[in-house]
Amino acid sequence: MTKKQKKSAYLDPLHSIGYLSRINFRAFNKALEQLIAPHKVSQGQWRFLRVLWEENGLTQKDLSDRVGITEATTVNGVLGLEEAGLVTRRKSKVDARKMMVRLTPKARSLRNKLIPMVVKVNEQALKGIKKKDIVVARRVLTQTFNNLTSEDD
Amino acid sequence: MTKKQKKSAYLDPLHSIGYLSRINFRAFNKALEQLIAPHKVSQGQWRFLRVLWEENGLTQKDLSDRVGITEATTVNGVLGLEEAGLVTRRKSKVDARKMMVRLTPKARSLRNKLIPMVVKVNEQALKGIKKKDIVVARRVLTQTFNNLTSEDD
DNA sequence: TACATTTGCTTAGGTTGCAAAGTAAATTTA
DNA sequence: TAAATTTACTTTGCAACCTAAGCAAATGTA
Repeated sequence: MTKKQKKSAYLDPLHSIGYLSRINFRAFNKALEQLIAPHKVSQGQWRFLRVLWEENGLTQKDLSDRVGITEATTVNGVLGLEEAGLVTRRKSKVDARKMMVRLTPKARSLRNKLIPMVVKVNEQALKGIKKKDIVVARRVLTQTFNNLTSEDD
Repeated sequence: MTKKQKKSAYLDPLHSIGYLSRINFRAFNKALEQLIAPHKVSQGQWRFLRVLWEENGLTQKDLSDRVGITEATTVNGVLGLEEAGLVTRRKSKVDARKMMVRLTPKARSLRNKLIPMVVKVNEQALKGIKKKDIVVARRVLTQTFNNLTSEDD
């Protein structure tokens, strides 16, 4: 293990927020996927459901914004949910460009089963970490995201 | 916007470390991609180069471990690097199962051009954040990763 | 030496993501 | 009202992941 450039260690790519975000993202995904797999819901689908549980009847644009992905990706995901019988897609009568995505009863009934699992993943991830530090970490991650996205230089 | 369950806000999926990791991972990727694109290097390739610059001549297994991906993914990535003339792949003479990956002079010469760009992305991301908080965030992310991966329940 | 296991690489197939370009409906502008 | 623009969705093609299953070389065991 070579260990040069000790000075700016907090910029070290191998321990950067970027690297840590990537491996954490995968770890969270995997943990969640394993928990919810018995319900035939993928982690990708879960992300849409989570948002729709908060507010049912969104356009694909709104869904995209809230999940944090592009509309192109949303199309695929929502089509999958439709196939699985978890959402319906219908053109808005008010604005024919809009595609309204609504939960089916089946999806609504999944809520109380799936939410606790997400909570569980979070609890496992955060075990032994001080709440104060978690708050700091969340603030830092929010800030880095904003720094990289809003102020496009 | 509904706002129930205020109590366990630090478990709120929409502001969880998992969610923040995901959007940060993409933001870092995108920022880096844009900077290094002129050099015909993708962010995926950059991850291998970064490790090889630290230690040249690794097996695909070692590369996978250090980059944090599976060997299956590494095969693809390294084949791409070979096509781009950035690495060579040769069977180890000591152990014929091993595929040694080595940088070409071309890749070695890229180092001094690319590293500063990564540093730049990090600097942009961390702008205005206290070093102390960054240290906390890195520790939290390392811990959540360990919590989710090592202690498989 | 023969058989079983481990290790490292590869292939095949699927998921989640993106950008770019295209379509159709709504809105703005002239 | 006609033309230009914007908005929302879609399609296409690609990148970067993964898991599962398989192969071949090395190693361990009897």
